[in-house]
Amino acid sequence: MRYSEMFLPTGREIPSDAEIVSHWLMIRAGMIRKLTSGIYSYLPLGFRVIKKVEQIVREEMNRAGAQEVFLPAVQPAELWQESGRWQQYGKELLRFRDRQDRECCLGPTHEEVITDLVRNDVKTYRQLPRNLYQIQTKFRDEVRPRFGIMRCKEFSMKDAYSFDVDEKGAEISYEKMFEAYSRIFSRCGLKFRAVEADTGNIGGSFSHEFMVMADTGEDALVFCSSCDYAANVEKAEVSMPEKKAVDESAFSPLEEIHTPDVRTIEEVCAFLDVTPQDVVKTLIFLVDDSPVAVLVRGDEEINEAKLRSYLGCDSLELATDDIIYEVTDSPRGFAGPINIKSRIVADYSFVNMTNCVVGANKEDYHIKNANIGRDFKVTEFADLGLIKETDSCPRCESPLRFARGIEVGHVFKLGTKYSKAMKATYLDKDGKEKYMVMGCYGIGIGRTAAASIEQNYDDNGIIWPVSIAPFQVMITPVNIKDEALLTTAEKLYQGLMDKGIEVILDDRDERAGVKFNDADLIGIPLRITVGPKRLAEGKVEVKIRKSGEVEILSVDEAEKFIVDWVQAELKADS
RNA sequence: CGGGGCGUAGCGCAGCCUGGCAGCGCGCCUGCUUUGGGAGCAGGAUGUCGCAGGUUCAAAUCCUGCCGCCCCGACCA
Repeated sequence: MRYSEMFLPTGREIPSDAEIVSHWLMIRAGMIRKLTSGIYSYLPLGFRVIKKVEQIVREEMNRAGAQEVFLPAVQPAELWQESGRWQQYGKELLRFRDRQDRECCLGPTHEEVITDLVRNDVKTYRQLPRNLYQIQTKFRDEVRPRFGIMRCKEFSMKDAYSFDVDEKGAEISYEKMFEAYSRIFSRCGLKFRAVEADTGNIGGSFSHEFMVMADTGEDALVFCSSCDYAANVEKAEVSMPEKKAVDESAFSPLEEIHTPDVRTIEEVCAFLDVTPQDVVKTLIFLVDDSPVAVLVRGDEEINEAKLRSYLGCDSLELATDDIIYEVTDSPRGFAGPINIKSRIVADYSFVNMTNCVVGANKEDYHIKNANIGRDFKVTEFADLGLIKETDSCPRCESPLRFARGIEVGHVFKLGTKYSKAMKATYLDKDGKEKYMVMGCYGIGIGRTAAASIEQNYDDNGIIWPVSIAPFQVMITPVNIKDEALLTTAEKLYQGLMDKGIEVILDDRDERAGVKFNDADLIGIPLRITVGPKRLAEGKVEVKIRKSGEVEILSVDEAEKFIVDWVQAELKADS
């Protein structure tokens, strides 16, 4: 490719709304442009990177035995009603009607479509297992898109779906995908870790997220310092604290206190001169249409993902004021466990609390010295909070470490969630009808590219790993009006292309400094500088972007050096 | 959805408070010089001042409504 012919608008200045490095560099490097909030165009340079990532994904999926398909982006409501997600998915699912007034949606993920496809054409255990994947545009109507293509509404995703005869088979499919994902992200030159994760909207029993380590990541991760436990903090288990023996003689008498207009934990603490650790926070949730009171120590937060999975519910939201009134006979701010008219679930943080402050279920009143057993009963204790620095590893009790990461891939064991809802069955050897056991596996293509930038850049710009670089080499004749330089550059250009190297020739009539800066900015791994001083000795310079090392070589040596270097780099990551 | 900010040339911004010629830097075009880390000089082009309405002799500027974008939170994978 000749730079002079390429649509590659690089820039010195960038829109001030770019918050993270990858976003600002992708804009400056002429890779992407925003059309509207959360929706981006890829320019030629950006699209070359996307295609590189896709190609690695294809090769590894195919190697793992998956087959590529291409499913529709527009999907009928009926399928989503069948799985139950038409109701459940919420506003993130972009819905619309076609001219026949039929309800449709733009696919945010494709479990319904693939399950429909497979149930119609797979009838016997002889046709299983199968793993089908596609690379396709997904649409999720994000509440707040941000960070460029990192969290956007329209994005390209690789999604794969496995169908097995039983759990054992599904486990093997899952492991194959886990292995393939590890290879994919290694080949993309990323430092990553797989962590246990919540299954969220997709559902299923178990999942791992592949996290690219980066301080700008949206996810908080926790790792054990000695065993290999690693989890998203949303999922990370907190061990049940040891229950201390209850000494009823230490219970102080109940005390009802007039606390006018004192509602929040901070207000209660200030008013009663206690710490948040002394106060019980009572949150009323509406869980599949019935209220549930959740107790947590005042300094802790409820992790809704954990609560959702503990309760095994379809819908979960904080209760409205009417519901709170029904359950507590009082307005918001005075709920407590004593005589509350709902099911009670308590977080582990509550286990050893004594003489605590609770709402009185009476407007403008709180109660001091409330004690479990004497004043109210709690039968359900669960892990509903967020893991903290002071907690220890749930597997081995060792100290924990925290880090941030970018979720680039997610693998799920779905079980029979979709096959049951949508009746995807097969006949086994004994002629018995059984549900297929499914798994699903996603990779954010654009996000993977952006994550690579978050890990590989310097003050001058992007530093692509060779495997996903838009070009492997850039040739920079320092002055194209000097015929000898241009001739040599052209010769190298042809020679390298003949050897299968991806080359961009900077044949623009620009000063050397401009060309060097653009080469660094767009992050091409190798740059050949063709300049008058070296050429007088028959030599050119090859500069390695990531290390800054320079080799002075003849044209033939340079070609060989480059071919070898590129091969070695590609091998190193695979 | 709540809170905050912004919207003026392709990009980054000033001007708005206190109404009165539409500005600056970068980029772009032409010419000359220059040519190994974002060149210099000279000349030039480019605006629905987000949209609509109102106040006024006069609105980028004041008022009202709407739209868009960004940040924080809520929500959501």
